[in-house]
Amino acid sequence: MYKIICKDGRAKRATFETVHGTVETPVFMNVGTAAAIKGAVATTDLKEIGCQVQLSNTYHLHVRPGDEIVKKLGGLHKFMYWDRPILTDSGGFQVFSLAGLRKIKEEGVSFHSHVDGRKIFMGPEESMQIQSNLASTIAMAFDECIPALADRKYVENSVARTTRWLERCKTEMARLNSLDDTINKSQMLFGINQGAIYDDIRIEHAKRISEFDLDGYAIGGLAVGETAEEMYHILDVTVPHLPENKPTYLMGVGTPVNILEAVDRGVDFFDCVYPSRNGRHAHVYTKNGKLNLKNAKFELDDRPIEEGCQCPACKHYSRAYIRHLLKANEMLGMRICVLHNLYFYNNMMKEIRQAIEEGSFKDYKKSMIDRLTIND
RNA sequence: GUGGGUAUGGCGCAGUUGGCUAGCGCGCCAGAUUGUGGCUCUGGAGGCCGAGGGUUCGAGUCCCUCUAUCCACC
Repeated sequence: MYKIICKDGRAKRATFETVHGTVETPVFMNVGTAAAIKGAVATTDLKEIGCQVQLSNTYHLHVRPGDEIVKKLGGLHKFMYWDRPILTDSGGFQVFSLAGLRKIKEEGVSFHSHVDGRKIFMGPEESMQIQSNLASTIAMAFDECIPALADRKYVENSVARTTRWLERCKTEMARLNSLDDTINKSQMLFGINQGAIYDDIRIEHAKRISEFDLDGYAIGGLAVGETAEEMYHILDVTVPHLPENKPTYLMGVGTPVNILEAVDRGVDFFDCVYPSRNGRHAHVYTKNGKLNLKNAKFELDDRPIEEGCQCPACKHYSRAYIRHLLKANEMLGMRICVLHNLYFYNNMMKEIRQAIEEGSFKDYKKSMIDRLTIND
């Protein structure tokens, strides 16, 4: 159940109830593709970080260890020791990112495993079955993520197929939720809007999928090659055509600035690999811009990553020490950076929620963007 | 002491019958990365080729001397 507490412009402060607890939105979901946040971050760390929802991936868990195995072990929550909400991505993005080894047909997509090369077929039913086995809180519909520069004809056909796939997803999900041996019989389903950067296709598709009465609606296929301005424009025209009484999720986005802009356009849910991937690559976020801790200028820098930051890294470690760990390829270096970045993202979301409640979101957004882009 | 080998950017090496504007890997210095293959990619800095002399139009490549270092034998 999604409940709006208050609005500030188009920015929404809401709660989303699930069988695994209530989510306070706007929220950033931490990406743990293979049932783990890369960078040696444990689920026990995530509570300290302020993480509400963890994201995992259907495709990756299907190829390894196998969703049947996760099911036999009691589902993802028990498997990775996490009792809060989990959202599983459907595998649709892998169809896009593993392009070259794929074949898309009406029934679904066949492509090759990146682990052992074997051929895998995944369609709406397979994706729902896998996600049901994983027993996540929220399952994502199986869609095709279209490159931003795809031509109009291709986009029209693809989006029409994604709609047909959504219908099959909904039917299959209802069937699975009614089975006796299903672990999470209350599994929710989010649909995904597509349409590349064609306003009319986006709007038509948004209206069309809104008729399905799903638990939430995502906007996919953004941040895949178009400019930030184009992305904001698509949000401007699309979000108003999605149900206001359901959460809106912008998939795979983005930078702190992207998130501030999207919240301002009514988006509730986000996920992105940036905090973890950038952390592994020594890029850390601060309110005064991003730092690359591998840079030589930090060799003797005794300060924490960010003064006053309450994350587990900043309480104890200096930039110089972290730089040393990163240069020496010590796992701890990555771990510290990832922890800091996840804290930064989750903390920013917390401040965003406060600002909306206080009716000061516009001011907060402006001051944040001014500072965040100092180094850009 | 004798015989043999080796000396090329921070480290490890390529450099063919002399034609180089001297390359490569790692490292170093930076930059990319948006529903994650701890990956990958893109730039950049850095060498009078151990020292001295000779042959030649031309030497990192050939010759001589020296120095350093390694191996074997005394």
